[in-house]
Amino acid sequence: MGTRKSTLEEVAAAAGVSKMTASRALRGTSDVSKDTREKVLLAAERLSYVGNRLALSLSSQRTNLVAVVVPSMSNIVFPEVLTGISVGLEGSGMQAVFGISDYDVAKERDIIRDMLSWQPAAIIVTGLDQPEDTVRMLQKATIPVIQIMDLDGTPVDFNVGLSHGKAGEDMARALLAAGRRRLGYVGSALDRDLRAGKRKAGFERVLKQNGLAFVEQQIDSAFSSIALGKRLTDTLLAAVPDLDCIYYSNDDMATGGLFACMELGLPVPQRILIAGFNGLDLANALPTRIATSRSPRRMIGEVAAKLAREAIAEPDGEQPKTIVFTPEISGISGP
Amino acid sequence: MGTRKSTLEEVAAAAGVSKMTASRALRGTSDVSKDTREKVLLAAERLSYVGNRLALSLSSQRTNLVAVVVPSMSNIVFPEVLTGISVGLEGSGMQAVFGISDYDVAKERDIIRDMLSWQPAAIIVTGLDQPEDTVRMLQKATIPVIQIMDLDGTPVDFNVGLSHGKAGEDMARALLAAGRRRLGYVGSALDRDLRAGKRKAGFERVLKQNGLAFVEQQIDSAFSSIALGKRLTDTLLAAVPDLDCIYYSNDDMATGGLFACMELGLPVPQRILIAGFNGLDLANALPTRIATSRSPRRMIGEVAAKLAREAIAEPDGEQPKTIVFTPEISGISGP
DNA sequence: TTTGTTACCGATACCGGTATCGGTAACAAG
DNA sequence: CTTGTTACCGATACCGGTATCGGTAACAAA
Repeated sequence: MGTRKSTLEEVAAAAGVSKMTASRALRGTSDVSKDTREKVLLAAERLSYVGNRLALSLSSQRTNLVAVVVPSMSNIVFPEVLTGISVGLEGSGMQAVFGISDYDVAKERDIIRDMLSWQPAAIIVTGLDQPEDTVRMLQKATIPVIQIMDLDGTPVDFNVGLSHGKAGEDMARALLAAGRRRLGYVGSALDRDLRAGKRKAGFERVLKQNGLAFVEQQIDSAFSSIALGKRLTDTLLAAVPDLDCIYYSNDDMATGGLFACMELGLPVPQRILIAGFNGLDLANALPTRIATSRSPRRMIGEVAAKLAREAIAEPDGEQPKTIVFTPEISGISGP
Repeated sequence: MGTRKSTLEEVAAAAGVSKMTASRALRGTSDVSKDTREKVLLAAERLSYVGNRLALSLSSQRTNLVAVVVPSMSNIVFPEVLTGISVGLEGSGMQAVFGISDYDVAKERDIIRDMLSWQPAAIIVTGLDQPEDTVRMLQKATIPVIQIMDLDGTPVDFNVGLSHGKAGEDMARALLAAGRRRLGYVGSALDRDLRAGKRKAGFERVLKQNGLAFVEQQIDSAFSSIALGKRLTDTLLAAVPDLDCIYYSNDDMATGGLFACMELGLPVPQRILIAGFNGLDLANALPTRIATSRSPRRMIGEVAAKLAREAIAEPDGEQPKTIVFTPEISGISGP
């Protein structure tokens, strides 16, 4: 019951066999007599032996790691993706390793480099907008690369997500169909959250096609939050009180907008319609429903993990593919 | 520009020097002539060389990993803790590796074993209620162990968090001081979320001291969510309509409770007071404020990371210590 | 008795880095 | 001309496992 970490060598010595035999006994591979196997297992147990994965992976030239890079942890969306990945990896013996890029491309590159140095068996990254040098690194790694959440761009190999441009377009069409004409926009951190920007751009394309444009907008450089959504909505409505609809960069912001309207006594959605994006549980539990597109983020994580498993299992299997999800719009009553 | 991963050996060959010199040049340690350094750097650049951390760590007998085990990702509280840890580790070159135990002790043991096999420099685990064999593994690892969130128990060495028993007591006292007498309880997954259980127990201790008890309670085995809080509140109020206060296992549940009351037209907090736990951003942005104790979860993560860094930097530094946070209660107007 | 077979186990060479020790060349000092 | 000193670099031995090859003992078959 020493105080130091014990090695296979020590276990072998304690069991009176060679290192190699101890290794075989513990892994249960190839021929080891029942007698010696038990001796080794007992010794390992007594020494609380925990194998050294560094040595294992270096020697066997493979790891059980799946690297995952997400931009943030503060928005519940990404933890949900991670949960999905965790579920998708379950039972495979694979272990997810997470990194947070803070929506920063330089930081993302460093994190990806760092992750790759651990020789993961696959890597899952958020979005398709990595700069060229990051993409080169990913290609050079010669492991399956799965890009998630976004589809608007050129994937390195696998791609699972939804088109945010189209999501914005669809929402715009739905709101116009519901008779809304004086629309405003509230967003945050659009320079960093590129997917939110793509939704806005898609939305504006449809407005333009219909001879319309946002009457007014409020955009802040801080990250999204309920409080920020509330504040910006107050400002927006102070400037243009007669909007009949506001599109938000996401549900957090939209929820803040709803609370602002409730305090102002504006009937939602009769007088003003609040539209967000994500379909958070929160949005669906609100006393007054807001319009939203449900992004299947947990499923995206799960599918990404499954793709990773398959690609790892048969490296020369099928060609990389793209899996398309289409968000479902809810919370808009008929026109 | 080959297709395979390149090794230090190859970089060295390309630069016309030995492996050892290439290693020195890349790390910038000890003496290498400016000339050769540049040759090596160039070769590494051209080959997109990414070091192999497995080899590095095996050879140098240390890693830059900090293992982190949390019970869940579905509750925003833990992502926030992880964000704190990420921030606390920033600039140290350390890399956090997360595992999710799903509130399952057996799974937690397996995950901890798995994490330890990567030879992390420190490990951060949630709670103090690990079974004996898990604790033995942690001790045997001979690395700093930091247990977070909870204080009610015996730590392995470092401990950062708050007393959930006391948090429950404090909330009970505050609510009684505010004149509430007919109290109900709504909770979920108490058999797994032990900290929620400790809060409830603390709350009940104070009730008992004042000759009171929960008039009625609703407990579900599912995990907390706004929707569940809403449903259980409806059930609870159907059974006992004249409660003047409900204590919830956390803010998600309490938010659901608030929405239920809003739909029933019960004035909050005049007619009925809603009390949760965590002090989520959501809770503070709600149109009607609920009572809550703010848990400094992000700070807990940050402090835990700092402790880990210190303990790694000087392994024989100070003795393990306990850092106590006291949640602040908000949202209760005077009696 | 010789020859195969089978079951089990050990020696050795890696995996891709780093630590350590020592060697060589150039130049200054004695 | 010898001796030190300094700057730079390479050989070698690990780190803790696994793959691979081969060896030994026991027993059956020829």
